[in-house]
Amino acid sequence: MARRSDHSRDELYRLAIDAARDIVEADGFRALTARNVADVIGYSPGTLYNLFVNQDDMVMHVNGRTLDDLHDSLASVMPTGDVDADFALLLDTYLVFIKDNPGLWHMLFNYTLSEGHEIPEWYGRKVKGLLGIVESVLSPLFANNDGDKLSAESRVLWAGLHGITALSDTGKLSLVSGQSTREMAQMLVANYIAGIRARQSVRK
Amino acid sequence: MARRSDHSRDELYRLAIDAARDIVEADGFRALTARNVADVIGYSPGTLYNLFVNQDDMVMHVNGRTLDDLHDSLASVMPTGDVDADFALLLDTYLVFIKDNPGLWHMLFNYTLSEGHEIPEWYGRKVKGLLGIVESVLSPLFANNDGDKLSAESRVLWAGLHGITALSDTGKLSLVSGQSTREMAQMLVANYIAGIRARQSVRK
DNA sequence: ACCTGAACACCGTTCAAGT
DNA sequence: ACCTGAACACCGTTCAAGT
Repeated sequence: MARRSDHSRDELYRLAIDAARDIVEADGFRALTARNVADVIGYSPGTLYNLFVNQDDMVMHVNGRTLDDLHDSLASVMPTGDVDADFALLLDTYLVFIKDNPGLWHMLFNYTLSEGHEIPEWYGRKVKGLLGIVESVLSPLFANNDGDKLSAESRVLWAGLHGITALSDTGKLSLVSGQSTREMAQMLVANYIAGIRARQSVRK
Repeated sequence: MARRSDHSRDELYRLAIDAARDIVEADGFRALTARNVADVIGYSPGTLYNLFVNQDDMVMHVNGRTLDDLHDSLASVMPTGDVDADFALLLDTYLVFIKDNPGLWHMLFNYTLSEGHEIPEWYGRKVKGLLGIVESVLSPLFANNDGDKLSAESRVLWAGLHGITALSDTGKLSLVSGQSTREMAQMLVANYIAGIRARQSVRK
């Protein structure tokens, strides 16, 4: 028993998160249990409760890491000012990320916090960072003083795309459609951006 | 013990589904266990396995009932041919349904089937029925011979709206936005429909 | 201080035994 | 035939006891 100086607290945290990610990708998030993680890292289940306050907290930290990875991935898209081309590239980068991390992406949006628990605020900051990337790509569509409009439209388009990827992920889209996720996402983007432009020129 | 003729198999099924629905609305779908349902209906846990093949199956049947209720609710919207007004009413009817059945709606989209299990095909039929309602509202936007386009655009808009309601439901939208779910959904619909119209007139 | 491992109160699911 | 309830193999979480 006792203080094993094998690993510092930070090392242990990283070991646990890495083990958790492997488990989720290999067997789905239902297999993400304290006992499974403990087995992989060679500690007892109780030790996980030294690192995380509970299972919700552990999942949120794994999800936080997924958001960070997604941010890194999307940040590689450099806007050229051609909104249609830039957004198409952003979308494909996102779809590649989902394809490469299906288990983690699924947990990111399908793990339900226990009754009465809220999403932590640091999580919101990470989501805001992602939205910033979307905004930077869409910004040529809006006047410089129209920042509110830009963020509102970015959020709506982003959330809309989420609907397509989420339904596709859970198999609820293939039930009713032969179209690919990518085609549907591209349709949403095309119509939405065309709609923004059309409604702006009417207003002028 | 033995054959209790208190209830027929059909009565038992209905009792179980009703009990399950109450539990989900009261305490969330994590509280939906065989033991909890058995307690409410006054039978033993084993009896649930006479009615449903397993937990996934029980949840799918509760979700099927939710889809039926949603269909009934949306079917009350009678299209007038004014696409914008009709869709606005359809959307508000949907949002009212979600507000009235938050727990069931959450389970409908957030319960994850065990690894390796697919959504049953009768479930797909119910989803198709719902999409039929969306199509009937959007149909004035398309030529009569453009049924493929109509269903594709209906699916995409429907899925897009799902993204907004789903993120809002899980608290991931309020993190980054002061806008209401309804406002965001209305923005998506307005831009998307404007986009369809704009792209059609260009093509002419 | 940190870690263990047994313990508690739960799960899903099965199935021999009862009527 | 249908239902029970004990049993098995799991959970999340806590905490006295060890070093």
